[in-house]
Amino acid sequence: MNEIATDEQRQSSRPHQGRRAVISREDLMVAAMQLVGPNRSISTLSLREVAREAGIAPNSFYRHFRDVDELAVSLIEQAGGALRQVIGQARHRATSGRSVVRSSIEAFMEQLWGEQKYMQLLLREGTVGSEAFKAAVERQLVYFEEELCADLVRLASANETGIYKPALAARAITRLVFTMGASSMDLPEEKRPQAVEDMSTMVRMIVVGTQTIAEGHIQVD
Amino acid sequence: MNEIATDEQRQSSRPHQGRRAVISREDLMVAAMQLVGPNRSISTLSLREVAREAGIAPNSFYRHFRDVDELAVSLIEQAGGALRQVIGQARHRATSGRSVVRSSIEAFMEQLWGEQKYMQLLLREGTVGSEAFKAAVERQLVYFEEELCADLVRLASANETGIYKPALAARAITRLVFTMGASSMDLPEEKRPQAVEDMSTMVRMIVVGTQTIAEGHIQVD
DNA sequence: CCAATAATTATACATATGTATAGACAATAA
DNA sequence: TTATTGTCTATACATATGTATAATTATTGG
Repeated sequence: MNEIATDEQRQSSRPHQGRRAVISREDLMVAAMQLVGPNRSISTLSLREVAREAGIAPNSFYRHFRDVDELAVSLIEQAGGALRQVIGQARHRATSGRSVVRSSIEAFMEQLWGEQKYMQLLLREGTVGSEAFKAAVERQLVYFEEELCADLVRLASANETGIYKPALAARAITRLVFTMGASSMDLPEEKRPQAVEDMSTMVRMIVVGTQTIAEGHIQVD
Repeated sequence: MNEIATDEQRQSSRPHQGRRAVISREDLMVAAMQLVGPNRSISTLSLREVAREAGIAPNSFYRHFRDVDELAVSLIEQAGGALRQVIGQARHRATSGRSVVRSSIEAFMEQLWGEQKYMQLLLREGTVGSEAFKAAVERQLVYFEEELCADLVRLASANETGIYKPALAARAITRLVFTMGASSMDLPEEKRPQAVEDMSTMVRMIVVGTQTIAEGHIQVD
């Protein structure tokens, strides 16, 4: 009769032995995200704090993560995956020539302002915290670099322009966009279009630079 | 007779009323610096910890700083000033044409690896922490941008090349160099030359890009 | 029903933190 | 000397943390 069986979090549908989990890893991750903010970084969250926010006893935390750091790594992977997906879609939508880079940046900035807290993890906290955490962020950055590098190469051959050290160019663009994004995070609404514009110009400089160097019109000291 | 009068820290040589200060702001800043490391950021230092390191009672801290955050801001200004001075000297030494940028980067990287802990503040912690702290770091970055911008303009007119939006170019270079520097901080000794090389190439892309765009050889969408 | 088992809580402990209060100390001014 | 005045320490308190241990709860298999 109790067909209620609320489809709670049947995280794995296989029948359970023992008490059913009332909370999931995801719940803890959500709780942690609610605590981070412009002046609160993951690395400063305490286990008890997260548990409190999630509404569980401190010790229950251990059922899901070894410590807050492990939670942070999971969050990084989640945030990175989401961003890559969004940008991937943007790339798909606009395969027409050079607008790829542009629309990628726009997608990036949209995600940046739509999912502030998630993006903060990737953009602002990659340089502090544990070794594991920094490594996780670095991993995400490298993913972006690789995808962007492929884009640049494809773009160059499509437009029949040269390209000098595409991997380095991709790296420069990624890092630049990420830092600029980080510092643009707390811009007021009205200044955002300008920020997008500036970032596009900067990226264009790099793209034009790598092309021009490849053309050999300028000496490479 | 007691001509000992060890020239301790006569922080201000004016005669004192009351007990002489046994510790100075600088001592506390030094103590704090000894505590930071690749896995320890200023924002996680506790007042008691710093006091312990400096060898004073926790409460004595208040004689010098309102809280650890205020100390952090002082450290940022110190680190920024030192770096600007080093780079300024490098710029002075090599005013011959384009090597200015190059030797600035080299000076930057030297400082980066020589004063790791100080640089960590500027490079890695600018995006977390209090509003005051972030503002202090941003201020230092802007100083760099302005000086670099002047350099770029001077360079362009000396070489009779054009330059497109020098302020943006300077900003891109500064931010890029700072992030790349940050992530190169924990590179092993043998990989550093390659890092310098890569960073120079990236900067060159931006410089060439801004020049090329100015020349009008490439359409600006 | 009962036993087994897994998830969660309750309680507790040692330790850390920021800071309030009061007193000790050292220097100057009289 | 003595009074005054800054600097520093000692002690204390309320509160926070990570985690160990044991008990409680809900679920499944028999």
